Amino acid sequence: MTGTRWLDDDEQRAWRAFMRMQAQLTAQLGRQLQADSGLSLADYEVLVQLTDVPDGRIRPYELQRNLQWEQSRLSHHLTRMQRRGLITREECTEDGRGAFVVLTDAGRQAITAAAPGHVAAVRRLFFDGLTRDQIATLQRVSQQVLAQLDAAVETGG
Amino acid sequence: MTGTRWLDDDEQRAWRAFMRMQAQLTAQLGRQLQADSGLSLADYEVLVQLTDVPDGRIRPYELQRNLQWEQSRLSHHLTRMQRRGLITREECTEDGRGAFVVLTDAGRQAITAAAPGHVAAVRRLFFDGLTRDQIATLQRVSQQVLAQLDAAVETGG
DNA sequence: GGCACGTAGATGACGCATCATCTACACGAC
DNA sequence: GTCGTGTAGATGATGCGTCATCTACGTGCC
Repeated sequence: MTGTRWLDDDEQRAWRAFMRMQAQLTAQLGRQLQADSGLSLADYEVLVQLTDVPDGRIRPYELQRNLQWEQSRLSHHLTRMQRRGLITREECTEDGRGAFVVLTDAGRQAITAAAPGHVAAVRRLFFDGLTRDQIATLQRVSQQVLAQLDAAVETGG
Repeated sequence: MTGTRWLDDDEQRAWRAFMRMQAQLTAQLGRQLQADSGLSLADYEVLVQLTDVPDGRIRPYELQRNLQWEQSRLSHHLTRMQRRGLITREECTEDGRGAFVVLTDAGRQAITAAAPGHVAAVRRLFFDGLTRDQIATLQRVSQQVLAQLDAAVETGG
């Protein structure tokens, strides 16, 4: 490593703006959701997965794959959501190691109540000022970066 | 509120890709930084601010303005960084309420050692697959969203 | 059967982020 | 002076995220 190629001015500006935007956006979306419905963004994502699936039942490992969360994060989070009555756990008879996460009525009510305000906030804070082209570019950029992130994981870093 | 305007397919795809990318990117950058140099991304940002300023001294409220962190987050974080010897605090004689945050030698060494690997990771995971145009668009989009976030804060939400 | 290895999931410890609250000082009006 | 209001900063409680580790079951091989 004989010389680091630092970020040039454009890159620096883009990077700082991006990182700041990303941090503030999730912070504000999280605050809105918490204040209006008592859910965190993480709760919301879990509940979305559960409403996307028949019977509101899913195996934790599938949830993990869909959310791409660390396994222990998911486990801890489910414990907290269970304590608050948003989900329950049931044992899985086909696989003795496994379990099911089940959406409760309270969980379904919570996300039903939360969704309109959350989507409105996503529009107001994010989509409203952007053009179709910008949104398309953003989507391609995100996919590209995701591919790079996957590649880095696979090559061990 | 008689009907929510949900996200259409394009918006949904863009939003999910963006949120996932953002989460995975900061997770992987954080892991790299932590593993290679024992710093968190938050530590790194604080240290960057301190190296950007003469004498490595800055008032916490300036740091807060630059980083746009919650005040109490900053205060807690500085306490932890102080415990690890990366910074010290000094009292401010001009303003009896105030304080100074001062970069220690250990802090300077830590960021000097961490920076090349971090920048390399930012390139590898983020910039390398993107065109100049995409980077420019990303920067404009970020500024636009930041403006919307500021506007939302000012109108009380 | 017994063993090795892989996978599903839980847990404890610890650092991080947020909220509510508190102290202390500055500054201006009176 | 002192009283109100604003600003700088710290703190305790609590929920969140990560790492290391653990249990328990499945699967294939001998």
